Amino acid sequence: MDWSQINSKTCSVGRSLAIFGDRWTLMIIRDAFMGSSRFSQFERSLGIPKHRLSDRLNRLVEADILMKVAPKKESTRHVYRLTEKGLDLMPVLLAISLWGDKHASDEDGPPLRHFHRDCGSEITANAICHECGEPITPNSYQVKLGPGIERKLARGEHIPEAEYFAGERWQDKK
Amino acid sequence: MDWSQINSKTCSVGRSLAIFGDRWTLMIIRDAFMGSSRFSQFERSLGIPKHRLSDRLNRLVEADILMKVAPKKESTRHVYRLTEKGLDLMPVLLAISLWGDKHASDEDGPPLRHFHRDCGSEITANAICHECGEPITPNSYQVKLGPGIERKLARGEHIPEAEYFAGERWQDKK
DNA sequence: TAAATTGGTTCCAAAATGGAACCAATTACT
DNA sequence: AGTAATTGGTTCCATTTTGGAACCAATTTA
Repeated sequence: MDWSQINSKTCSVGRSLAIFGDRWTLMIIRDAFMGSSRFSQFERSLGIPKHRLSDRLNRLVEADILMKVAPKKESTRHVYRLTEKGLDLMPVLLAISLWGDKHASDEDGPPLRHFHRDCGSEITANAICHECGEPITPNSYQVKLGPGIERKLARGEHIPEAEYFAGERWQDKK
Repeated sequence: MDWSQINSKTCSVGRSLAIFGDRWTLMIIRDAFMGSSRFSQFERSLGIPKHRLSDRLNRLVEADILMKVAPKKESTRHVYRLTEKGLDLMPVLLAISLWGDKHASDEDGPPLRHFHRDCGSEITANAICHECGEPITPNSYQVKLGPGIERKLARGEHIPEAEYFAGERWQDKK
């Protein structure tokens, strides 16, 4: 059973990581957000081996996270650009970045600061509730079964994740 | 140059991924958030080889993301629990989860639904601005140099990332 | 008291990765 | 126009990481 199978069970984190959970992919996407669009840009900026970059860019295009944009007349080289699906990864990178700023900075402090251009405020935490505006903390964050699990359960499939919601959590077993 | 060096340059994403950017670590952390705390729980829930799990748990303890909690008298087995630093990864997992819900679900739909317990509302997007309550989009998200880069520049160090802010972006070079 | 489970470790094969060399097509320089 | 450099790769091989199975001592269950 290979990696893309193992983690593609009934879990959005697993499915996502099956797409971008390797050593380079998120770095390439980060670079795309920072403005990289050409092969040599990614290569120099990241220090990634060429064939690895080639493979990762192809996979990202295949996954519809990047698209290969044909060149305009002036230049004859194509560029890689983020698709809508790729742009939707911004919150992931923001969350990772904020965690790193807090927990993995050196003595100089966080490399970058993050801002909401529309209102000018600095972003210091994400996971803010859209309804009440308060931070969503591990204690105030709650998951419930969604259709992706409930429908499978209704069909009689065994879903390991569901055990966590069925009172069968191991730590509770006396 | 090995992985932890390559990505630990002046970038919070790189530094973070040097810690949890491999194939299993975030899955283990996700499992910890779902309630796993013992070796065999992680093992069964994830299907990860034992020695890999052993290695990853040790690294996570080393990184102060999990802590090994000595057993209470009744049970003699220790458990692994998330530290504050580990709990701070919740927004990362939430962001990944929401992306996966939207872009990597099967025909049954998202496996889980996410809620803010305090106000009862369902969470469908993170990256909400704490000040104005509006979503932070790629277009309204702005980064500026932080102390972690500025201080290094002031000392004369060469920081590749800084080029993106110095008008030297390759795609702008005619 | 025996059997099963837990929390590992060790060994080996398979897969992913890194490094260097190479290459055709394009672009830049003189 | 001719030459050199750059771009965007591909191929080959050595190294590193991973997966699978077997094994094991200590604990827990039957």
